Amino acid sequence: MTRTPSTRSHKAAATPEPGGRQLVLDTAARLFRERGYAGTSLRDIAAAAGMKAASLYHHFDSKDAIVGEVLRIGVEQVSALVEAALAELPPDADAQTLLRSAIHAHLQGMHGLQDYTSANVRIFGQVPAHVRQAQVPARDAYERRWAALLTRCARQGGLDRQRDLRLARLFLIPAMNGTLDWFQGGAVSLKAIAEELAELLLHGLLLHPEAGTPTKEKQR
Amino acid sequence: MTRTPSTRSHKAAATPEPGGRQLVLDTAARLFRERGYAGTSLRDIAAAAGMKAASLYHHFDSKDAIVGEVLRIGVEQVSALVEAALAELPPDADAQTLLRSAIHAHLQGMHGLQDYTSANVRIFGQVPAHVRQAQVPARDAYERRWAALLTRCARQGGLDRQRDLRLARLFLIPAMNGTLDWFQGGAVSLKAIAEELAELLLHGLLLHPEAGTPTKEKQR
DNA sequence: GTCTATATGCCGATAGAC
DNA sequence: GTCTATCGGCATATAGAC
Repeated sequence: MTRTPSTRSHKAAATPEPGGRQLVLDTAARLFRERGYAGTSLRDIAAAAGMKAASLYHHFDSKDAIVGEVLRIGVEQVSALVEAALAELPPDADAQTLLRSAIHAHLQGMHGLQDYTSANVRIFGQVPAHVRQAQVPARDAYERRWAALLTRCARQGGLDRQRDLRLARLFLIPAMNGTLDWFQGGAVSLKAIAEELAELLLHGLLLHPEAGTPTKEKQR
Repeated sequence: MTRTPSTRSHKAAATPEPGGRQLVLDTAARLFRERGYAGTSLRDIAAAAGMKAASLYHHFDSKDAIVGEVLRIGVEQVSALVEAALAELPPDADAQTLLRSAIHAHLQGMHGLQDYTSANVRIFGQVPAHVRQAQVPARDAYERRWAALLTRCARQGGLDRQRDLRLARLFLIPAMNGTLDWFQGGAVSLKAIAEELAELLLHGLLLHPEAGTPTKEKQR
């Protein structure tokens, strides 16, 4: 990672204080997430960042350039979170552990402190076609990451070979992203939601006759 | 249902030919679905309907009134489709049949000839807050219909009582709606997708040891 | 029921001073 | 790097003729 030298900051922190370009991006991500793409004007972003609309053009060429960067960072962040979560697991982790960890990481990316990933999920369908098209490669790469994860689960053994892993992925990702529309940090935690989704994805709603009274009961 | 008398049509059909208000709604639903809420101007709707923007105000009070009606009809139509599909089933239909039929009906509502349901799914998150809020009761009623269906599946027996039916529903509906973003009528049919989703929801990805070589093998 | 003409306002973007 | 001022365009909505 290259670090942009700050002219008058004596602390070369790993997390540079948000000023200038970074402040614009953070503000834009938050407003896009809250109000959508068309509902967020450059005047809104500038006002929330403590400047005037014309000043934004010193940092970016256009509104599309801003939203494109926000979208790109959104995928980058959630992808890094999922990668880091999987890296902490042992190489022989079972399917249940793999899915629960990856799903939890994805949910954390959307409901965490930063707004880039949630903004991406929310406004991707609203941006102009050419902006959306520019983001397709990054999104495809992230989807391929999940496809690889499901394939790894299948290699790990135990998966029903009649199931269509592609369809499973196409169902899973919107199911995760949909939490943005209903999860408000209520009674159930994000971790519990991730666990339930992983459980549902692997075992389904039906009761398994052979697992009537397993040796280690799941505590909840 | 009240039938609006058409002035110069000799056929009082159950499906009145789209003219005037109905034509405006059909056109608006199609454009909203294709271009989103903010991406569809009243000029666009009027031009596609063969009139001028000012003429729209003879049929509706505002753009919000148009989009509100489109959203309402969208829920009404998909709800009627699901209800009709369930009404065709025997009272003792098993969970697999219930879910497959309901999911198929919901998918047909989104990918069928009419654009209201797909427009609803697409633009619901884009409309002004007060328009969205007015649609919440209709959406809630539809969600309750699915909650009742899952409860019926549980009463039918065989469902794991450890599973959270509310979470299952909150995962299922976005998984269905997400097909709008990837299904293009390719190799797999909508019916096959519905079947696979029902199968996944009930059985999960894991292989069931007790069902290794069942009496009737699923043909595919 | 549809039209022309227009009111009114916000949008993204630019010019140029400091 | 931020500002004031403004341009040109498109948005919703209205007035009033036909």
